[in-house]
Amino acid sequence: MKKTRKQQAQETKKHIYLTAITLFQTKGFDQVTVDEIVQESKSSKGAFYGHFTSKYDIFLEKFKEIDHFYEEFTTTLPVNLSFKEKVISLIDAQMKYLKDDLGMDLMRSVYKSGLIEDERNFFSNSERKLYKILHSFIQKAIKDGELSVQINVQETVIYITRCMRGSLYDWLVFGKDFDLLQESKGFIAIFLDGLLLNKKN
Amino acid sequence: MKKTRKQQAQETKKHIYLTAITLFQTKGFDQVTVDEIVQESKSSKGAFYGHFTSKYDIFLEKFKEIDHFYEEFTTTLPVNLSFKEKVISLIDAQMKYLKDDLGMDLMRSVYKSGLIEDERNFFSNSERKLYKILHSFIQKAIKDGELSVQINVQETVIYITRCMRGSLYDWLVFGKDFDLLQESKGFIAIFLDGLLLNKKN
DNA sequence: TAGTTTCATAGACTATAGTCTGTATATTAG
DNA sequence: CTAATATACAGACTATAGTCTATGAAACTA
Repeated sequence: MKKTRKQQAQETKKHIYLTAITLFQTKGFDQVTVDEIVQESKSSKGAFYGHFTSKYDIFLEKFKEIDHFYEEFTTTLPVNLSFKEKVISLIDAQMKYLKDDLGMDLMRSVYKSGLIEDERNFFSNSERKLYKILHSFIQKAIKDGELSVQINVQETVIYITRCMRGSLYDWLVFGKDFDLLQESKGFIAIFLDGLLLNKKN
Repeated sequence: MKKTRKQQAQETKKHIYLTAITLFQTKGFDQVTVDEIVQESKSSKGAFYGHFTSKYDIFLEKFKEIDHFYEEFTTTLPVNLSFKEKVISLIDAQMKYLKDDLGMDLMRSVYKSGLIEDERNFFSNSERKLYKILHSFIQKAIKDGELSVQINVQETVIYITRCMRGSLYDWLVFGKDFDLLQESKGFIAIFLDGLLLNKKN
């Protein structure tokens, strides 16, 4: 069966993608050059930039796999947990995943790309699923009386994810001695205490 | 009076520095090239990299001016405030300063540079003064019984600064519609509620 | 003072992300 | 079927941060 041009293009894209991801995982994002990816995949700059808008772009694609993680997380989460327990186990699982499966180097690139102006960064796209999960946690907590009805759900989602981003940023800045799991759990625990306090007001 | 070599070098450094800062403020950090700085200041790459280790470096220098801000802040802060009030007014003043005096563009560069591996970034140096201020706030709060004696001071300092970094990072990512002052105050307020809660345990 | 060393600077060079242009082939139109 | 068009790709080219080497003058030494 003859391949159409589109099929061929898709194959090229996938081939470049897989080559790049492999190289990233072997040598670390910053150690891999576009020339190297192009050479290794026996393609060209033209092909590379035809399919991806930047070197960041290629693993933001990869990064979207995090949605699988969230998917799995929601299906395996026990039902009878309190709001605080749920958020903490989300953070626990997420940080483990980011640290062990994606790694510091890739995460550093994600956080760098977030700072590049007018880059369509993943924080404004791919975190949607995370936002949805937290949204549902919060709404359930309000219904169950764990959180005040006066709480602003959207804002609270941002705050909680900010705790995550803050801990992750610190991990990337302070390096290996920084215990990401410990730090993020300790931090969010205090924040949640503050949040839950509001139900009494 | 004849200039010594060292004096001459210092003048060159200062001249490059001032030229660069002016350019940064006019065009924004990322829009200024090293070549341009060198050309404008009528010096050379050699001179530039002799005095500064990188383009980031040159304004991390500038960034150290933030110490003046902290200095001034501590001298003008009213004495009879509660712990929470003190931290919130610190954050309020600091965010105003960062937003209005340093600007988003420069801050973005600071946060980027924090993510560059083995770069001697300002978070591990220049924030010392901020850490000290918070340290003293916390210790006073413990002495006054506002905070539990069991609290880990060092850790709490990191947590509070993490709230700042988190809010700032979000500001840089989400852009102009993000109200830095509002957001950081709302966020820290909840965190501090959680922190203060601990005194009862 | 004459020779030697150090150091600030100049600017050519390198590394690398990203752009631009040309081309060959697939696809479409008549 | 032939001509026109679109597009996937190749690779030369550009922009820019940072390195390396050479040089001349200042500072030191004897």
